[in-house]
Amino acid sequence: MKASESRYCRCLYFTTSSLARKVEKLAAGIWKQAGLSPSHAYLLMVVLEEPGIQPGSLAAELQLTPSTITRLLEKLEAKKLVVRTSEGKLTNVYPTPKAKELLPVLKQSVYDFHQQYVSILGKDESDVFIRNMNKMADKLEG
Amino acid sequence: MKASESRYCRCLYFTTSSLARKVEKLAAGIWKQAGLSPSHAYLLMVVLEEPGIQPGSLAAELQLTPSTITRLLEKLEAKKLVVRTSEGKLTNVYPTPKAKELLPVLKQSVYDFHQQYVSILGKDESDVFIRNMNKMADKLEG
DNA sequence: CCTTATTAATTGTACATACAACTATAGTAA
DNA sequence: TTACTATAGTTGTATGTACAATTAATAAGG
Repeated sequence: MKASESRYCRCLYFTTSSLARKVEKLAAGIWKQAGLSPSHAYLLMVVLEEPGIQPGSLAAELQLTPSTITRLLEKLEAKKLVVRTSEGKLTNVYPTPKAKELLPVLKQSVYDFHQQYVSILGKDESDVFIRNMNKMADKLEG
Repeated sequence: MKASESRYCRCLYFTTSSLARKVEKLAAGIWKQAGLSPSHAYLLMVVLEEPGIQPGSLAAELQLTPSTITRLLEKLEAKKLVVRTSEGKLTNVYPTPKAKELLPVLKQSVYDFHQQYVSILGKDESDVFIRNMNKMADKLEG
């Protein structure tokens, strides 16, 4: 059964969550080549772009809660991809050399993922669609 | 930080998943009055509309995997809201009287949730938006 | 009829995520 | 200085979800 054939296809909850699961799955397939789940990958990319960034900023940037960030960082630390150093009540997160080596693969994955969904959804359509989703997300936290 | 200000706000993965979390949160607040999480509530409503329905059909209808349906049903069964009877390799799921009593609250929650997001997103906008999400979801599983 | 394949559902296990409670540091007011 | 408050981060615990493996029952092929 297609999503649009469900009896709840007119409901915002059903629609957003089932779409998110489909997109997550697509993304997971792509990032498997980097050995990471999508959320770990995005987190790591932010750390690579901004070495020393604090968990609080990561939470804001990725729209996740601080506790989730802690949990993701634990995993990345176990994989020797980041290190945390703490001074006072602040914590800084740095990428390891191993993470830096991974950067090309990460960038490639971003590219591949983008290519893939553009080829499925269409360039302009996906662009407009994503813009709309952001608009909706913004309204929901007003 | 708003979702649209994140450095990944142009990425389909980031956008859909963060939007889904916001919608989930809104829905969870509403369905708390029924004492259920959104996914349990929708599952229960399908069972109420179609008593005796099989887990496989529930999975198709709700766009979830069979194992997830099993897990959700376990919880609902523990709360005495559904019962499972199995004949051969098929399982039938029925609502209990307690579930039937809950029906008005469930319907009210659907209504409240709809009112709430329409008031935030706008009637026509949310309508068009949801239709678009379904279109995208359909393309993603082609 | 027996064997093989298919299907329906459940289990073991793992993961991403969040909330509430907690620690520890920093800032502020008396 | 001391006491209160606010902030940053981490833990304990729970939830929803899925994959892979497993059971159990039906269907198909020889």
